[in-house]
Amino acid sequence: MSKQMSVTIKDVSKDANVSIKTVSRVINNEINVSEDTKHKVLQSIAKLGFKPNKNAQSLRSKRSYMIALLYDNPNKHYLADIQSGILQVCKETGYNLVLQECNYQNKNLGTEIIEFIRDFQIDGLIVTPPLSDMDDLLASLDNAKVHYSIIAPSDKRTSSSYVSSNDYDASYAMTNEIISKGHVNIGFIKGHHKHSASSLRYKGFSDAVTQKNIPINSEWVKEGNFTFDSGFNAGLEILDSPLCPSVIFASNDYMAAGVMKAAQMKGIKIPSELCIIGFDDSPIAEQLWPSLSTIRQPVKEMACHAAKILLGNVDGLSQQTESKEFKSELILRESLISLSD
Amino acid sequence: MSKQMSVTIKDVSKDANVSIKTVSRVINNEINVSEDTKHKVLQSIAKLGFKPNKNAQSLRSKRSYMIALLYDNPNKHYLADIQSGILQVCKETGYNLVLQECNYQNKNLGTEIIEFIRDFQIDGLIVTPPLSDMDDLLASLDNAKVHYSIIAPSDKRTSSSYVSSNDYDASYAMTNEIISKGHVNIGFIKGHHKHSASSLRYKGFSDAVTQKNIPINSEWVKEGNFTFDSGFNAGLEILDSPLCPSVIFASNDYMAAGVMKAAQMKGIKIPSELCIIGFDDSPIAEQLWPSLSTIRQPVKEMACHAAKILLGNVDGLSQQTESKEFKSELILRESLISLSD
DNA sequence: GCTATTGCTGATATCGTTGTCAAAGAACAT
DNA sequence: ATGTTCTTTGACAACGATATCAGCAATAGC
Repeated sequence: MSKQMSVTIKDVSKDANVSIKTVSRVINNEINVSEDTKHKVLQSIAKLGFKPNKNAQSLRSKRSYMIALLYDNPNKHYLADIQSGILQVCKETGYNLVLQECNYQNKNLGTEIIEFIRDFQIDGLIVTPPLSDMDDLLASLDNAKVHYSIIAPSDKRTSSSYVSSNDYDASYAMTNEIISKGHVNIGFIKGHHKHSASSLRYKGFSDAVTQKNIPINSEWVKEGNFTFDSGFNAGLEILDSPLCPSVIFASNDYMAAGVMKAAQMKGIKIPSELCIIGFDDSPIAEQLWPSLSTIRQPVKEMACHAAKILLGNVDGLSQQTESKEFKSELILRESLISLSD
Repeated sequence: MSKQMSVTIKDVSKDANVSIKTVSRVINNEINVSEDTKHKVLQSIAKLGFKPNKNAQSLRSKRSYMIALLYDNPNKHYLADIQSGILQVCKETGYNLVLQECNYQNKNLGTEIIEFIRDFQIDGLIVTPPLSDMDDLLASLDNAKVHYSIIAPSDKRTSSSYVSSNDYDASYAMTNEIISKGHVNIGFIKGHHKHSASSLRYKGFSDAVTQKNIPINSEWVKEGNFTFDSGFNAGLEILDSPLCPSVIFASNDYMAAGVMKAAQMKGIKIPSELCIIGFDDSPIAEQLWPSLSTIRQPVKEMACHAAKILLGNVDGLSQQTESKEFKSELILRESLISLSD
């Protein structure tokens, strides 16, 4: 017990009376090791408490057992759910997660990321919105043959591994729900136009109203950037117009919360005078009063799945996990009621 | 350009016509290299685009250039700020951050963490509340001689490197602010009793009222666990008591938001009939209506500082950064008004 | 003038794994 | 009996850096 030396593959090989290569074979589950020797080696490993040195493994095999999360997202709950999902898979598989906060605007992002991957021998990436919308970034990654899986609202991309949500369908369904409650004067707050989620969510809305022959009043359609403040400002603008809608559908919950605050400050009663709808089912949706009707996406599960896809690719042969589109769920709460009420 | 081989220290040594050891000296800024050779080597490095292989460095020098963040915190905004602060320092210093989500209850936490550190040769840890309250964990870390720095509400711990906030003072000051507005019937919602922040925040409150000879009504003091729901329930209980306080001071903003919702559901007007105070200045504080008076801690800066302390220790000699207590700031918003109003 | 110290440099061992390749023995076909 | 293949194993090189230690000038000290 005097020396704090860690036990190496060499110690195991001596103890089990085999070559180090054989121990390596056992560690890596290679074929062509007899059951006898395998058993012997495993016993020695357990007895000595051997754990392979990751740096040595990485150096030789050029794998780091690390994956990175690329993000540039103002929504911290979303990010936390993503992280949590990935970490769960990492824990199961012995990988580790390193964070890489990116700047959407950065022109060199592609090369910087690739440099980062080379530096740390990162085995793969998980790319989240809005970075998943940057085609040039993805092209750089393809070009450098990095493994990655992307999380994105579905615009049915053909390439590579991705996990997606059906933003269009969800928005379409929620709009129909609104219409079914008798509303025809509906405002909408879009997200940042560079995010594909923004256009999909808006398209779901506009297709639904158009199909019911409900006109869109352009005074009631504003663009925000997914932040509370932008929703607040858009809300003020809409509520200042001579005619007010009876519903405002915002492209996420933070903007919806902004609208709610704007309405409350103006003394407009919710939901009796104005209904508000959000998107994402962030915690705040339930914490407001009245609570927000919104759309829940299984973000954590999506992240889990994205991690599984990635690690399936990284490991090469092991069972490939398929790309998948996740379904969203309408969450109806106090902020939406029938017009007749 | 045909081969995608990365350039190694050997290539540089050949190009600069020196030994690999000399190149290594230049990379590591060691002394006893003449200006001439240093220049020569740096030129070759630039010319060839050499970047040292981190895994090889780690293997040999037993340093990974990675630090880990230990956390088990339900507050995602807090966590995001912490991460962001650490990442900023990491980016400057070339380190990377890996996440380690822990379970507060886990009895083996200490040994698991130490194993994790050994596995990945993690250079140091940043420990956040509530893990920073776990003396046995910290003892394990000390014992294993791991570098770490902790972020914690100040109970003036003597040992090691830490960054703290003055929760007691802030709570004391806010309570005096409340009293100065004429309130004497004050409720308080404590946090989870295992968190040191909880007792400090409560003590600041109780010392302040006691000094002004204001009695504490035990019906108006409840314990929550820092979640919205626990605040909501505590709020309901307090507001169900025969006599209601004119202020409820909650130990964080989420619980305060819970109280606000409970009050609004009961038709109690805020702030005219009930004032509500939070703690932390989470985004929700500003997003509620009326907006919450609360206490802001410079979380991101604290995290930055913790990272600097840690890396100072890890690097050994380089300029040591000192432990530091950060000051909190009272944020007065709509949810607190004078009693006479 | 001779030794001691200091500054600079390089040859080579080393970290703890995996990869290459050859060899030994068993199994099988001819 | 002989050649061929397949399974199982090990010796040793290699990954790309840092660590050790020795050597050689140049300077300092007496």
